[in-house]
Amino acid sequence: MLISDAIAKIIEEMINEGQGETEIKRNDLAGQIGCVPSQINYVITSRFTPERGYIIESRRGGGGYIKIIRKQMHKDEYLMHFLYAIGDAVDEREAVAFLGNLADKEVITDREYVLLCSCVSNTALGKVQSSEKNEVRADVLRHIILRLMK
Amino acid sequence: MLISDAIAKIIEEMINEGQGETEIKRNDLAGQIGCVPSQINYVITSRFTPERGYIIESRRGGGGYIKIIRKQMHKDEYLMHFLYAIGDAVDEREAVAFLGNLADKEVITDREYVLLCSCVSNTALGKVQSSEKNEVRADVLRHIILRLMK
DNA sequence: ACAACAAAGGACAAAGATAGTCAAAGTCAA
DNA sequence: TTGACTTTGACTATCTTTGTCCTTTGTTGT
Repeated sequence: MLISDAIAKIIEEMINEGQGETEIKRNDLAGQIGCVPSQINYVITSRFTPERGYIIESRRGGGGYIKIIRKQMHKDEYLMHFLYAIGDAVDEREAVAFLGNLADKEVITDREYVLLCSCVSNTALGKVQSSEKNEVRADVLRHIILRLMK
Repeated sequence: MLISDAIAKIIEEMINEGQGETEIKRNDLAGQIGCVPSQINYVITSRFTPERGYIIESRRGGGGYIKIIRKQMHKDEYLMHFLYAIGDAVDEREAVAFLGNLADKEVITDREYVLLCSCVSNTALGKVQSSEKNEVRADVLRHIILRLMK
């Protein structure tokens, strides 16, 4: 079996034991498993992605950690629908439409709607290279939806 | 637990007991806790920052002290304060601290806090060129604040 | 008053402890 | 063979801990 799959399995078990979230020490885990520390990053970025419903938090330095949180995917069909509907790239008009839909269905409040619209507006993302702007917007929307699924 | 976190917790309790402010003797506190005095400075500069709404005053010499005051401002003052405080670039930690402060002061709800945090997270902005990531984040924060001021 | 000394706190740098990034090299299946 | 995925490791970034030296302020003896 691939080392990466073994690591993923270990992390999954830890998440299960921890009721949907776990905190690891990268170097310790790598030591136990017998791999280089950066392989932990590889496993996380290739398997515990936002697209698959995971949120990652981390800190460096003394007392550093990596926290992996799994969102319950079964919870809200409507959000799942959106999650899958978001493609690689979303322009401002589509993003506003997405968010407007969420507001119409009362998944978000009107206030949240205007705040989030301003987060994904062309002016807010003005400094992002134009070729990447729509991809960044798609990523941001995915993060929003994952958070709403919590 | 990290020593720095323990120190921060102690100081927070002292601030709560003191109705929003407290005065510490650096050497005494360090002695009680069992750390070097300069670690108190480290905790203050890393956790009780202006971005998080604290003001620090101090005096050296005999009878010296460090005073930590938790600012309480009204909504508009806060927003203006933040608008000016946001520089050209803001890293993820600073952004979370900013938003956390808005949540603490009930300028935004807890739910808005987590949603907005996810909008400015490093992973959500993952595709932004890293040299520009913090500038984009600053722009997004400014947009959020301008929205809140309307 | 003044000089010397004592009693704080401040600044900063070095070392330690973690995690992140990125690119080169390896593997394997289509 | 090629292209996607995996494995490694060197280098980088960030956060914490500790210590040394510096500056400011208070006190005391003359």
